[in-house]
Amino acid sequence: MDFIQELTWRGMIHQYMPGTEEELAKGMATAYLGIDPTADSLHIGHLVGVMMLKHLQRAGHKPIALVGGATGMIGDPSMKSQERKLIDEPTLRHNQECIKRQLAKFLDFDSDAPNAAEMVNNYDWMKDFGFLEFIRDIGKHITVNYMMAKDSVKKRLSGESSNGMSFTEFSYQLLQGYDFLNLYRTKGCHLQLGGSDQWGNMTTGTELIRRIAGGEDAFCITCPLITKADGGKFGKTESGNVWLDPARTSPYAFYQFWLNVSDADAARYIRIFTILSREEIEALEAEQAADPGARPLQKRLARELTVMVHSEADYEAAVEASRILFSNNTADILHRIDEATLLAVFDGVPRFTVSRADIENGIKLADLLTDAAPVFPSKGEMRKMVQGGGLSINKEKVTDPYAAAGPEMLLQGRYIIVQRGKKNYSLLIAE
RNA sequence: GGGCGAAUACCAGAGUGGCCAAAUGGGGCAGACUGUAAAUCUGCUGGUUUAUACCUUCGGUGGUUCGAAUCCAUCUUCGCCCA
Repeated sequence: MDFIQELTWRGMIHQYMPGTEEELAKGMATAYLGIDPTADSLHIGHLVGVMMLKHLQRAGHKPIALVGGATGMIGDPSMKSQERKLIDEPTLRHNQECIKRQLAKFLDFDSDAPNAAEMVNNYDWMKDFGFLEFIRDIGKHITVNYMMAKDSVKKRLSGESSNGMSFTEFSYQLLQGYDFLNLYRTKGCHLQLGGSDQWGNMTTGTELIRRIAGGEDAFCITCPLITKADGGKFGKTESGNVWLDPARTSPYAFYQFWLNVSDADAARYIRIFTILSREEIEALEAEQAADPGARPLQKRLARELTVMVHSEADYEAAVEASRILFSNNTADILHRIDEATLLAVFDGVPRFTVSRADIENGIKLADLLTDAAPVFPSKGEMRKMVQGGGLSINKEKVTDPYAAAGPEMLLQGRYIIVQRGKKNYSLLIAE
């Protein structure tokens, strides 16, 4: 199955330029995808693009991951974000290295295969490009009329938006377009991949290639924006982005994120985020239809991703932790499990150190959970949570926010499990 | 540089002298129901030891007033239009 067909049945294609299939049919093609190096880790919002690269490589083509060191400093107006902060070069290089390590879990960078993946950084070719030179050599070829016709720009100029657009942001598409031109010339890269919101910027690239290099053989493919059935933003949880870096999002939390995907989204996501075959996926869907409560789609999705991004062992641990945390008679179990298991289960959960003396002296819970260990930002908030029946300590519901703590609460003589709602845990450690 | 307009809680947005911690919607959190899902229903969503109470808040500063998110002055920022 070729690249386009593969992406199509997975629902990963939003649009592509006519002629793209012919170009890919010619043999090994080279394609690139841009990633902003704003942090030293990718988050799952990046994953669709990464999966596109992965399928590309599996289809025998050559993927290039372009780190947007230069463009990331500017901010894409189509993201309607504020203008970005400039990141310094050491940070940029650090982020690039970290991102590469994560990408290596999906792509083959190191083999001798002709289609081994490559990573480039547009900062390397933009940093010495002078302003005069740029507007003369590049800017000359694109009209403002053309640039203003882009949706991303139009939106910002129309009354819909309350913010104007700076020249810097306006120039963004030229920089991104130049990246494509540069890769076209230096790496024979004829294809750009990206999210559907990038279409406008991507076509500026093909336009530049056409006008400056006379190339008629540059193409773009975009994937749809990942949505949730309930209209919410994909990839966000209460605590923000879901990261690939285990230091930012624990493997347990990562696993839980995918396990909690709604039924309406699961079938779509498993096509996009895993490389399971069509037959396997359809079999899982049949199972899901027969017994929705068993959630085979979510379980498999969570397993595939946790193993790919983290490891088999992390996956096992996440499953075990979930079993302990979500079964019903855990109050007893908690008192019995040994320290190592306890720490493993609560790995990645926020931890607070509290004074053992306070607990032995019967500190009030309201003080313990706000001042001593800031599980709650204020006592009022904690009180409301207790009134709503949303707070448990060691899996037992708290009914009085001003009840006294005591040494009997300490599991293994030093741990207290605080639970806010069904899924949010904190671990207090008495010292 | 000139003219007009705007700035309110996470966001959008009402309020234009006291009844305002501030309508409404969205988002978020929690509870019930379930399957750690969705939908639905309920509660909460500035702070304070539990409050028909007090304190801090409506871009900044100063003023008028018994009393200001609301009136005045000034500054700042942003948008639109003209040059």
